[in-house]
Order: sequence, then structure tokens, then C-alpha cells
Amino acid sequence: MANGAMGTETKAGRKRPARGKTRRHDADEIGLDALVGHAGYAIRRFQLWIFQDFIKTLAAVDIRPTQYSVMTVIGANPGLSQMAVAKRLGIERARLVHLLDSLEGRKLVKRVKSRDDRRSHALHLTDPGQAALRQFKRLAAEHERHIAEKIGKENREKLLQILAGFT
Amino acid sequence: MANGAMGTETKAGRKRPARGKTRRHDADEIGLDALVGHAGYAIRRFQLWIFQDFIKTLAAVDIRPTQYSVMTVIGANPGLSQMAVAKRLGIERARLVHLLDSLEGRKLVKRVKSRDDRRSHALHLTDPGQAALRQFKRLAAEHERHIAEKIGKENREKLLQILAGFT
DNA sequence: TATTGTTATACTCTATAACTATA
DNA sequence: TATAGTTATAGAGTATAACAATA
Repeated sequence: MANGAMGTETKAGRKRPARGKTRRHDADEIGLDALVGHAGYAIRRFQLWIFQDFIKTLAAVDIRPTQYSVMTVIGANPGLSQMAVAKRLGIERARLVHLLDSLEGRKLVKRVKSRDDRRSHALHLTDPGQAALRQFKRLAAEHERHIAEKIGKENREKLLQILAGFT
Repeated sequence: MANGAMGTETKAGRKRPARGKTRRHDADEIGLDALVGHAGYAIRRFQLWIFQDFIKTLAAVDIRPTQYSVMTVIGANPGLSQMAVAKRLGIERARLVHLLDSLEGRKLVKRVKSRDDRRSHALHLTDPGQAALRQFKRLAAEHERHIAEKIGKENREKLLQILAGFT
């Protein structure tokens, strides 16, 4: 039996089932109502898709988005302090400690005591770390192609342009 | 003294400091290198900005993005089961249990034992929950205007259009 | 006094697995 | 057997606070 036989009409024009009547739906016939007009909702779903694809595409090298961003910034700016990396990427400095512990344990990154300021560490990629980063970048480029396939090449570029201020 | 006096030239044309030399930078002169071309990076930063603004804008009513999405979907589809809501919004059903515990504790939502399937609950907004949701929607619309101010009205609409498939 | 890196704690979120009561 | 809801646990991620060494 179809649901809502004794339901009242809602604003959206749907039948409201009596209390205690569970509506059965296919997932795609459930209305999102106001969520449809919320940029945050779409962005969030898209961002989850992107991270999942990134993780899958770089699974063989066991690198996650944040680790990739840390290595990329250190690779392009050798000698940065932990504070500088944390600020630039919007990561808590307390969290960066653990991220670097992991990358240093894998011999991809090294902390060198700074001579300028003995409180801080100068961060560098190791030689294997530099080679590894080149491979990570190739895989990340592949991931980027997945995005272009998903939303279209022009749309991806438009998106990058719209969000250029959030870097 | 400027950094990099004894550094070697990197591909990016920057001076590489000797090991142990910490580079001093203003945050905005640290290059992101490959991250600039990664949609995921920009999307992630934007998404964090959006969530922070949403949380701030709805702080007075103590409603977070996920709680809002759950109430909106229940409001538009009264009688849904927990599984249906979880699937539709991409939330783990185990997590939805706690989200609903909280909303039910605040008398915004109620679980009604389903007569159709005694394993499941039919979800409804309470009367105060319906009134509250109307207020949440007004505040969420204000948040949406903040987004439009941030990236531009047309860009926001373009974004919604590009990401329409991720709902 | 302030800052860097570190440690610790708490809370949110994600991902599972297992349990119960139903189907 | 399978599914809905629940409980529990572990790992990320976020947000703080406090501490030692150093500025």
C-alpha cells in the first residue's frame, strides 16, 4: 500500500504520513528542500568525494591530502619552520607535530635544528622524500583528471578561478 | 640578514637555505607550488570557511550544519526512517543515532515507533521543532548571503550549478 | 613576556564491528 | 538470513591548554 493514505498535505505538497507510519522511499526521491540552495551542502558533498578519490588514487603510496600538502609546501620552501607551515596551511601546530613525526619516521622529511632560532626546526625533504614527492605529484595530477572527468574540464577551471582567494 | 645567502637555486627560482637555516617568511610569501592547481585544496579551504561562518551565524540557536541538514530533511519528509535519512545525507547510521539523541533531547525531533516495521522509527519534527526550523532557515539564508558577499552572487550561483550533481 | 615545539585532553567525525529485535 | 537501530571502539581532525627551552 502506498504511504500517506491518511496523511495531511504539507507545504511542499507531499502527503504527510500519520505519526508512526514510516515512509518508504528510494533514496533519490527524498527531497532536500532548502539544502538544494545551500552552497555549503554541495561543497561539503563534493569535498568528501574529492578526498575519497585522492586517498584512493594515492593509496599505493599511502599519502593522504594533508600529508601531501605538507610535503609540497616544504618541498617548495625548504627550511621553513613548523609554525610557518602550520600557519600557511591552516593546520594546528600541535597537529603538525604528529604529521611530521609520521613523515619523518618514513624518512620523507627531516627536522634540522635551526641555527638562527634554537627554538625552531628547519624542515626539509630528504633525498628519498624529494623523489617520492615527484611520484606523489604524478598521482595527484591523475586524481585531478578524475575531477575534470566528473564535473567537466571547464567547470573545474571555473571552480579554481572562483575559489582562488581561499588559498 | 636575508635568508638564502649560501643557498642553491631551486626549480622555482627560490634560494634554498643551507640545512639548519630557518627561512623567515610572511605567511603570504610562502609558495603553495602544486597545491595552487589542485581543486581539492581550494575546495577544502572554502568548505572550512563556510562551516565556520554557518556555525557562527547559527551560534545563537546552537545548530551546526549536520543538525540543520537532518532537521531540514525530516521536515520535508516526515515519517522517514533513520536509515533513509542516513543514506540520503551520507551520514553513518551509527552517528545519526547520537545526532537524533541530541535533537530529541532538545524536543526538536521525535522518534515514533513504526507500525509498518517494528524495527524502525518514523522521524518527525515536534511542533516547537517546526517553528525552530523556520528560524534556522532564516539564519541559514543569512549565512548564504555571507557566501555571496565573499565570492560574488554570480559565482555562488555558478558554483551551485557546477555542483548540482553532488546532492 | 612572548614564541616554538611538544604533550595532553576533549570533543567531533568517520569507519567498523557486534549486539537486539525484528523481518 | 537480512535489516533497523543501538552500542562500542579506534583513528582522524579540531580546539585548547600547559609546559620547557629559547627569544
